[in-house]
Amino acid sequence: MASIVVCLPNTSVTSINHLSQFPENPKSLILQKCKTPKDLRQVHAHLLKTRRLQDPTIAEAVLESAALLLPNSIDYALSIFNHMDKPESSAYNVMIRGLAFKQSPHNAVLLFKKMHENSVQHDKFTFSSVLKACSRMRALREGEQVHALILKSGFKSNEFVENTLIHMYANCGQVGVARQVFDGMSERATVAWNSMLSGYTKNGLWDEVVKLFRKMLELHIEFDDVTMISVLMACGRLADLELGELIGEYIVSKGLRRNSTLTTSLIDMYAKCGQVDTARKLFDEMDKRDVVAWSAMISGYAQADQCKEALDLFHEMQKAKVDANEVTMVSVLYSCAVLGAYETGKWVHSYIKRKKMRLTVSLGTQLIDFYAKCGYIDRSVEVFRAMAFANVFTWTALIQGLANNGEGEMALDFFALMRENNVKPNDVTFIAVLSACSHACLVDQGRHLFNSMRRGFDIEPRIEHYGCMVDILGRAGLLQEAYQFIANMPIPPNAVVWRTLLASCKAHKNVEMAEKSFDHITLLEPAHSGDYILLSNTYALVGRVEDALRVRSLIKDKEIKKTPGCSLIELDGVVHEFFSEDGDHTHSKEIHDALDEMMKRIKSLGYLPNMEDARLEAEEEESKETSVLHHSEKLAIAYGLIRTPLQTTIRISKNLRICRDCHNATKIISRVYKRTIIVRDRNRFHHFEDGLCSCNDYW
DNA sequence: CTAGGGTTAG
Repeated sequence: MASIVVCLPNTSVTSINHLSQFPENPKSLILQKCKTPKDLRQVHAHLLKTRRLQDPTIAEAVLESAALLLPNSIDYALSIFNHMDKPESSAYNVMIRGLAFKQSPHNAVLLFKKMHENSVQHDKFTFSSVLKACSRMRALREGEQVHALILKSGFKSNEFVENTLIHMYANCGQVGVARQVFDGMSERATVAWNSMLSGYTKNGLWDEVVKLFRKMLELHIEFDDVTMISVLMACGRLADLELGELIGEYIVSKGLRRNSTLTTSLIDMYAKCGQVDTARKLFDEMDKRDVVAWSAMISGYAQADQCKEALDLFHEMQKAKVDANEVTMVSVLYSCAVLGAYETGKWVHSYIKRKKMRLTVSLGTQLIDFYAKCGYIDRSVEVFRAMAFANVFTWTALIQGLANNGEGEMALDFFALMRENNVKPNDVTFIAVLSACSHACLVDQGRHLFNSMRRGFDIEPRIEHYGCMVDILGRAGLLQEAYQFIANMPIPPNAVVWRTLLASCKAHKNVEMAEKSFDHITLLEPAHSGDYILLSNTYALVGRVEDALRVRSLIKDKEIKKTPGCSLIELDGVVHEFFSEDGDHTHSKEIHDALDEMMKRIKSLGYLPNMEDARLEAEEEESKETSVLHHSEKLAIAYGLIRTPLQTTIRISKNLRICRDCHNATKIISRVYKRTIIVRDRNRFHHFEDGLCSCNDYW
């Protein structure tokens, strides 16, 4: 005994000797003494030696300590339990609860079964614990069996058990049954309503959440912060700012802002309803911000299309020394993908590895999407292969990425593989697959897949799918068939569909149908400047210069607003954003220096034999346009001096002319990295190495 | 010893 005391100077194990002096509460003494698994083992050894473990009260205290209170001691608890002579139901309950709570809900169910076989009486504690285990495993079958047993054993319904039943059914996707349990309850306290509300949120039935909450108000049932969390979640998804604000005001008036979970929900609601600034204000006013609060705010920025702010806030988070988790990184990587911030995203990936974060399905999916959007599809495939699980989202991201990077055939191979793995494709998957067909010019495949949607997969084609199909036919030059296809659509075609056809008409120099498509667009909505340009260019391509100029001048006459061109340039991991209406003064000197640095870099790579030529061409271009060119456009024109094998100038400016897949790009992301220049238009990548674009597919 | 809660992907 002495040696033990020496080993553990802070644990006066000897005081267990005085257990008999506290007969009224030996249990709390044990629980109090066992602060670590090591303490527990000492106490256990001592109790064995003094034969006190035979006392059921004492044995259960040890059991509770091991199974519920101490970390990583569940196996130890099991060994104690297995040595018990005839464990009573309370011992079983402790074990089932411990197993259900720890990583082994499966064993909790098995132990429940054993308890049943040994005819040990179960009670309300047993039922709620085992149901929790079923819920965690999404084991509907087992849950139903427990439910049946509850009914069969004439168990008088208990509020706690009923609440766990609602929880279990909702978690297993059976909201309807959960609702039946809820409706059948004789007494419903706030918690019961909360269970039902959270059941709806888990299944994404946001409308039902609001409906049930309104019913609560109608019946004057008291609600609390947990209720409001569910309702705020729903308000966010439904963009119901009115109700959300009402709850927000209530929270402030009742002084409930101290509840950080509740405030986080409020922040998320405001951000999802487009009120990012309000969200940020609440965030800044929080007295303690945990990972979830930070993640909510970062994702709020990302969803509001303020990705730069999202990355800035992530930086703040690190300065605040709050550890990010997998969820945080999903939003951060999403922001990197939107901004085309490859260097930053690559750093994020190594950070994820360094911090040994779990490669969850959503994180893996986001990594795949990030690399694909940055034009590094090989890395996407690498990530995909490293993932333990892949769901529809994952497969779709990969297929989409392959398609957008010109790997149409491989995209279809992965689609086949997905089907072999019994992952059911959904509507978005089909958009990816169809766009793969159009990039790979696989007309028959495309037709076949489109037709299989309804028949084989019970997916009703949406307007986007029809648009893809028009693109497939149009790109292949089957303009007549594309036109007929539109005419036969069961849903009215929108401007996007006609615009797709118009772009194909330009590519195949079909003036007559271009005019027809243009007319259809104007019937549906005022044409965009891009539509006039497409039509004008079609005329120009067949030599009708006067018509081309006439259509071009219409843009000015009709005072049609041009969508502001936006360029994003990453230099050494920092993303700079430029809009075409920006004057040169809108950016700091720092950024101008960065651009000059970039110009120098391009020159040093040998892409610009004469810098003056680039400047001259930029000036010339500037005089042609009414608007003032901004720095990034000058830069883009500088890129334009790269010569292709066909000796045509690739001009990356307002009209992107790189390869056949670029119809009319408005967003350009450029990157200078080592010896490669990468340019991304909407969804296609062009890698220039030694002055040549890898796609080799020029106009 | 038992019930309900916030952030994430194509």
